[in-house]
Amino acid sequence: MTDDTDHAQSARFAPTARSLPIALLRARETVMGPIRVMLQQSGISEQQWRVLRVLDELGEIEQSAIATGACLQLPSLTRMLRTMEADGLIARRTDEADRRRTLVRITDKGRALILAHLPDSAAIFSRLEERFGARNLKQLLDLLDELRRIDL
Amino acid sequence: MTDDTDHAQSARFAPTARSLPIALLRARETVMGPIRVMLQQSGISEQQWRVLRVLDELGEIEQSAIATGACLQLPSLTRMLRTMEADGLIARRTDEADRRRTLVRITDKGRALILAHLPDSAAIFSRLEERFGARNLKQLLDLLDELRRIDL
DNA sequence: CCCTAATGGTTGCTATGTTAAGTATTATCG
DNA sequence: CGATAATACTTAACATAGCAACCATTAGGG
Repeated sequence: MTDDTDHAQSARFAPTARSLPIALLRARETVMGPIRVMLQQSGISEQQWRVLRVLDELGEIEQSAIATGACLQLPSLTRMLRTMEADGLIARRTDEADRRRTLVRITDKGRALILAHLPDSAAIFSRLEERFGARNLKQLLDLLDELRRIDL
Repeated sequence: MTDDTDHAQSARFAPTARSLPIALLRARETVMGPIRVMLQQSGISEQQWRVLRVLDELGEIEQSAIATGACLQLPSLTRMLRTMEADGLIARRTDEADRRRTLVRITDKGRALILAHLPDSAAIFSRLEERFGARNLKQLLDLLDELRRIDL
């Protein structure tokens, strides 16, 4: 007998709760719950929200930089920016110094959308801080940031 | 002037590196890199991989339980299981006690597939442990597990 | 300079994400 | 017992994910 459970688990993968990719995903599901509720109010997707946040943070940048910052693939971004531009949330222009590049920036309308969610966002954050603990939260963010920089 | 940068960031969102959802996503991208390479060898998707891992861990379970464990939506799962069943990786049967439920289990072929990746998987894990630190890794997993249980 | 390679995006295709509506089965309550 | 609600999926429709192929532009080496 190689196993003491009733379903014959294969020899020796770590339990999924100790699998980093799965653990990251599950934790994220918890955190995203209230944020999804918030975003539904304005009919914007989670991905579009990330794009706006990154643009707000970094200013006018090229698409590759958005892709990196918002964890999106360039093909997805190409399609999303098309609709976001049509919705007036962002603006695009060709970089004249290097005509391969497209520079993207957030518009006032896009900025207004973000700002409209600031109170809700702050409320979610403080509830998280309260229930998870400020110390835990800081520690987690530090670890995640360190992990992100690792070269595998 | 409300800001000291050159691109007029909106008043007061935390930098995206300190946004938990984004930080979780970025960290996950780092970790998934080598795993994606591994999975490409067998032509299986990341999601199918999670399903197999969960089934291997939990035995024969209903689809809702897979959805929860693998962080998938039921509609996605419905479609995925159809192809996975056709590929012989999983098997389904109706629960006779409650005919609404479908019970799913991993097949020998499915089990063989994940076992085939055990060495690679272990190598990735140990490289991660080496570069990120065993202590950091444990601490991170503990924090993530605690976060997952929080009710927001 | 010119040819070739590299870079930045786009397009096409298939799979999955996400919401809403639909179906079959079971549970609940009057 | 019967109407209704709840549960466990399934289907449909559209957006995004992920890979590969392609295009335009720029960089580099002979």
